[in-house]
Amino acid sequence: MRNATPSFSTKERILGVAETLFARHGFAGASLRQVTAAAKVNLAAVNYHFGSKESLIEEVFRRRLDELNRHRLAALAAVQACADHTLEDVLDAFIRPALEQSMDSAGGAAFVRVLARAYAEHDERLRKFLSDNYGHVLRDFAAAFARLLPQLDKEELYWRLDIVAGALTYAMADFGMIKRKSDVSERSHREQAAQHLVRFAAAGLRA
Amino acid sequence: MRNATPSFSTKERILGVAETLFARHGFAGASLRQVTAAAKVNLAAVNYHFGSKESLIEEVFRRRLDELNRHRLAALAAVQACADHTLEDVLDAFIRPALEQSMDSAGGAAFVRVLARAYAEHDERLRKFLSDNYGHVLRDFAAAFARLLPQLDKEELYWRLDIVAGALTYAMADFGMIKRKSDVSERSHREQAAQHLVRFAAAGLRA
DNA sequence: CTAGCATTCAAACGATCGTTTGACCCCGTT
DNA sequence: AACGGGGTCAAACGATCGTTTGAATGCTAG
Repeated sequence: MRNATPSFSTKERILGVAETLFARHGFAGASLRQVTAAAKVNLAAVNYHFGSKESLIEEVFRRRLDELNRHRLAALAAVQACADHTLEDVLDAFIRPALEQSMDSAGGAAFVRVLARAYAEHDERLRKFLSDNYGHVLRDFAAAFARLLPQLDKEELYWRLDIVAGALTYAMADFGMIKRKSDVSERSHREQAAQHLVRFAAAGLRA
Repeated sequence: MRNATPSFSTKERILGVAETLFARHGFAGASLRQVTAAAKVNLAAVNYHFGSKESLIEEVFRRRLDELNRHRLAALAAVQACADHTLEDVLDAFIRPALEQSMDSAGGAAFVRVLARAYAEHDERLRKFLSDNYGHVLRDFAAAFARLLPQLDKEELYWRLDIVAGALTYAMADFGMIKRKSDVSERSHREQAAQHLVRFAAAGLRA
């Protein structure tokens, strides 16, 4: 059965390393040989535990997205429990879980980059997988935004949410030109990014 | 010398097809064999005309970035010639050239996606290349924004411009969930995207 | 102790990768 | 007519890709 000391089992080590290398070199650019070498496991272990590279990619997403979705929906519910919640509250419920997950575990920061790559890959297979496991969360948030922005018609709202999602994805993945100064921790760098993002997006949505 | 009827020379056909396939499958995901097959040229033609795959990638960027940079700087100069130009004018000078280039030629739409991929690829070599050929344009625009937003300190401004760049990149590359309806042309779809983007970004920058 | 199962391992599979080679073709110049 | 060079071509190079195989290993239940 399970290893007696599964502090980091073969499967988990593969997932962690794959997450990092997919973030750095892309799905096509990172080979299974690179992954298994870095994880110090046998090459065949990937196909044994996951079946194929494609399935490994999906597992990398599933592992974190399930948790992220739960946190986002919980944060949204907490915000909506308060009758006079603001636009900033809902934005924060969407952004903060991604922010925190990007900092908790070792590979968290890598995952937001993997997520951003998934958008760049126009691969239909991957997009359908993400839509299936992610779509209902976006719909719930869209409904919450719609209630707070009744002056916007549906199409206008969708356009703006699309822009917000893009800015968020981009900012969280550190794609931009802003280099983190060496004297601020990665934690406070991301904290600042989230705050700026919430303010910016709130103003844009209300425009 | 040159072909007598170089309507589309071998070199140009490779560049065009490479742009499309790099946008669709990424730099690592699109092989030279796919490119040369689609362009109906011999496999060896890439290494003959460009030297390597890496150099082909750079040429794909250079061909369009030179033009895009010229148009953006010209638009910025035209805007700044008017003494009472607005934030929206500067944003438009940045966004519209990208919008128009994405519609003029056959491969224009593909290029903005290639550009977005370049951000996802954290490849240091590619980022340096882009920074060398692109950095001064961003600096000029940043200065123009700074004059229009004197209440923002330098750091705050950079954060917001970073967010704007992300939203723009993402929106122009059609990464988002908004599907273009079949009854609106790609042209008017992008036109709408640009308008929404300018309004949203202006509000966010002024917040 | 041993039978049985889950896991790991080295090795090899065929396919495909980027690149190189050398013959060949075309065409303007001597 | 002979030449020369830019361009194209099929073929092959070694490397690396994802995947498969079959034997070795370690652990657990009987």
